[in-house]
Amino acid sequence: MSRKTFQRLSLDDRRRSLMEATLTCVARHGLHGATVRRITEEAGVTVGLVRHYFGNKDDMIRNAYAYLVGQLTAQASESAKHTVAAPETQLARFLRANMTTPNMSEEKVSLWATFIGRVRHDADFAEIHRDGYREFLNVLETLIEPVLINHQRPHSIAACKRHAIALNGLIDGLWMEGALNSGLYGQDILPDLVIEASERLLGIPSGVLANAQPSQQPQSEVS
Amino acid sequence: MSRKTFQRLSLDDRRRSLMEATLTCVARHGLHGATVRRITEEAGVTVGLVRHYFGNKDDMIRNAYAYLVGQLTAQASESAKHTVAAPETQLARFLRANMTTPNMSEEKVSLWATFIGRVRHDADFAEIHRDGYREFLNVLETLIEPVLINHQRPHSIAACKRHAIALNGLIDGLWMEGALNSGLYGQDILPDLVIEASERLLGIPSGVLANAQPSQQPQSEVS
DNA sequence: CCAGTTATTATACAATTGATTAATTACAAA
DNA sequence: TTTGTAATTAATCAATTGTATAATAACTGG
Repeated sequence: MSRKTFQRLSLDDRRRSLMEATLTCVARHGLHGATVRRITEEAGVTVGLVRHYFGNKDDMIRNAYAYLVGQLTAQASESAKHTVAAPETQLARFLRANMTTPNMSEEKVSLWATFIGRVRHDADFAEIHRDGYREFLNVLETLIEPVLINHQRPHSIAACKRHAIALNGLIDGLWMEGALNSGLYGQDILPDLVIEASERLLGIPSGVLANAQPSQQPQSEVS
Repeated sequence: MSRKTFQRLSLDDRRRSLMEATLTCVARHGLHGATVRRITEEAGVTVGLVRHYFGNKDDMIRNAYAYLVGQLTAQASESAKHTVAAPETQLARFLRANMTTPNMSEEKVSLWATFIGRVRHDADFAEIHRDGYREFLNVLETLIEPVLINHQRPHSIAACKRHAIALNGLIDGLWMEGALNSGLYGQDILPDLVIEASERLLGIPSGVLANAQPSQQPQSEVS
């Protein structure tokens, strides 16, 4: 008899709510288990809204993926540019952020991997991935260059890009394996491990990143 | 009313055929698009065989994942232990193998990523992944230790493991991003990039891995 | 060549899927 | 308050899903 009471949300709010419910369901049940009914139930609405806001399920999932990548890259660049600090500090903080929660979470890695599997056959997924990857590389290059300069290392655009590619590979790989936590080692070793490995990859003296001032005062140690 | 003619295969052959068809379909259509009908059609049989050989679809997929991981680790250790050569040569060959076809293929990366998304919620998937990861780390440790010794670097078990974790992260990350080929750079730069990065990570002189004698005879500049 | 075993096919079935439509009702504007 | 708009619900639909069962035929051992 009585219909379900509901609330009319703005277009942006409802779309975001549905995209977040989509990500929750994909993380929890995989792509094949993220059905329209489960997603809308998670969002607290009925199935008709999918058509109303996204046209169909596939488009909703595509939008949810773009939303996820946007979150990941946003928090990446944010943790980098957040404060004014020495380049070494900024880079060190960025590296640590990617090896600790909330950035390194099992749920995000699972989501990321699940969607990566679709990049190959869906042009929209491929574009979303490429944009996110490019953004991540750009952030890394921006962080790396001043550190190289400070320590008299080659810092051409090509050199910076090459370093960014290597560092991104290192971060991606450890981010994934670390979050999955296979139990072969503790995740707590990863921040220091990444810092040390990055020092070696960049060819800068040991300790430059490890001992960088955490956040407060930029070290005026350039001479 | 002619029935389909068929061939009776041995248990192992039929199971392998079904697992390979499963991987093909998952790579092509994703987990949600890998239906029993598509898989069995790919394998050239009818749907009833899934129940007969695996009980149900989920078990077939689990077995296919284990089959994939077995392939990946097998070709990894094989490319390492293939010939008797200097430790530097063996490590260099292993690194290059992971940055070139057939190891670095878009299909394998897509498959790998798709399944990784399930590790979190399925204990069987988690175990399969952990075993493969452990095997990969072991191979790396075995390859790294003699190289460290040859160049008077610290080579305790702990140090080797630490280096293996970092190198594995680097390889995993570049293997993924490289295979997906976002177009931001050419995949052909990756073998040399990985070699150079590994030299730095291990703290061995530049060129030790890059100039290691390949198995056959290409580089004529060292005569 | 024949009989027995069982791998394999063919078909059926209930459940679930994504999509669509018409009926409601929340909310803003007047 | 009243009215108009459109966000949302509820119900229906055909198609597809995984599973189950009986009929068939390929192969093996005698």
